[in-house]
Amino acid sequence: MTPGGGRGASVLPVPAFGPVPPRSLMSQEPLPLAICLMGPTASGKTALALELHERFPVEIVSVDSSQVYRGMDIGTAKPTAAEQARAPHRLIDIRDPAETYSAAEFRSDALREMRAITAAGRIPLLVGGTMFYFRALEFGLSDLPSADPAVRAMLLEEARRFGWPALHARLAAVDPESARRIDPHDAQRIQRALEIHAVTGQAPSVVARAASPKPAGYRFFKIALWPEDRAALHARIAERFRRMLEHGLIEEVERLYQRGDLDPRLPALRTVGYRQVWSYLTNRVNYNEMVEQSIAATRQLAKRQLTWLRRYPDVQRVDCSGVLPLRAVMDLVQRSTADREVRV
RNA sequence: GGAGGGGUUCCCGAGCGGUCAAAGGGAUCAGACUGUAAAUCUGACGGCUCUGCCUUCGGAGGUUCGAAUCCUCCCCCCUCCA
Repeated sequence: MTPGGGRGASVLPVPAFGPVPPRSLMSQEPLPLAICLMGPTASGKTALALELHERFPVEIVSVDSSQVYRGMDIGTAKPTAAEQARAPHRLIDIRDPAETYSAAEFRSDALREMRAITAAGRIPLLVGGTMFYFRALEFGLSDLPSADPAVRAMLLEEARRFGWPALHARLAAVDPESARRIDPHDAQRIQRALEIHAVTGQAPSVVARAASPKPAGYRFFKIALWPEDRAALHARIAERFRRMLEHGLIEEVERLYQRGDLDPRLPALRTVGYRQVWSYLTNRVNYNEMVEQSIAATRQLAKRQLTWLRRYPDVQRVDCSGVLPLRAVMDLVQRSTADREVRV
């Protein structure tokens, strides 16, 4: 095991994607199975999940940081009411757009749902594109303090007056290790690190190391819809966004806008599509710019998701460039359940 | 027909004799990622046999030691006057 310190060393006490800890050390019981259906936006995850739900004893848990918000349906490509009636999706519509959600909350929510599903004798099918949530779920998070709105507001004010590089310098004074890792322009991470310091009085890197993540207690079988043909994915993204507009995306965002209590800086409204339509509604961009920027933002999102996926361990890739790869995915799911009783 | 303005690397757009493969932005590609993650940030971005060479700034000539930058003609585009 390499001790931290090299360039790009992970903050995690263990390599982020290190080998899974000795599977249930002494336990005789094999870990229960959970199937992950991962993939970039517009790769066909939802359609596939619905099919799988009809063919296997699986129950769907959404792994999507945007679909948690109520009233944000069209733009997040949330399964429709009809689709949800066909196959219930857990962890959808659990927050108001004025609220926040987090990877840690997701992890505990997801584990709760998964245990309920397992207890009912079925298999959790985790479907989504929020790779950070998948990682938090499978590999855990350190026991760090949760977000503190008051502290964040203070830091924001400080940044407004002195600039983020100044806060980065302050971070360097209390925790050189974190400062080295975090870019002086990465406002979000500087804020978070200083928040941890403010709340705990300790260096973030130290706190993170002291409190190691706990295993999820599941055996994850991971399938990724992988667009071998990038151009085809891009075409699909553009087409899907145009369809969202036809289905009333602008009206949907307008309803959020009309509430009057929402701010474009809220996590919910920084979502791809919503952010751009909001700019359009407030006359910051014209219609064509809004469309072009939304589609580009979606492509960039897909690209980041693929970056996660490429280094995510033990993922089975299934090409999703053409028609829905139902057969291939079914075979994999079949295999994952067949392996169920096999002791390694 | 007359008077102006303009054509720059995928796009927008600066440059206006050398320090220019050409600012800046966008797009794209690659990467990072511990409670905002559909977020935030970083790098690359004409080609190559890569401490140098080759091709590029509408086209063709010309001036100059040297041109994206100056001159001539030509081809497009825009505005205004007819």
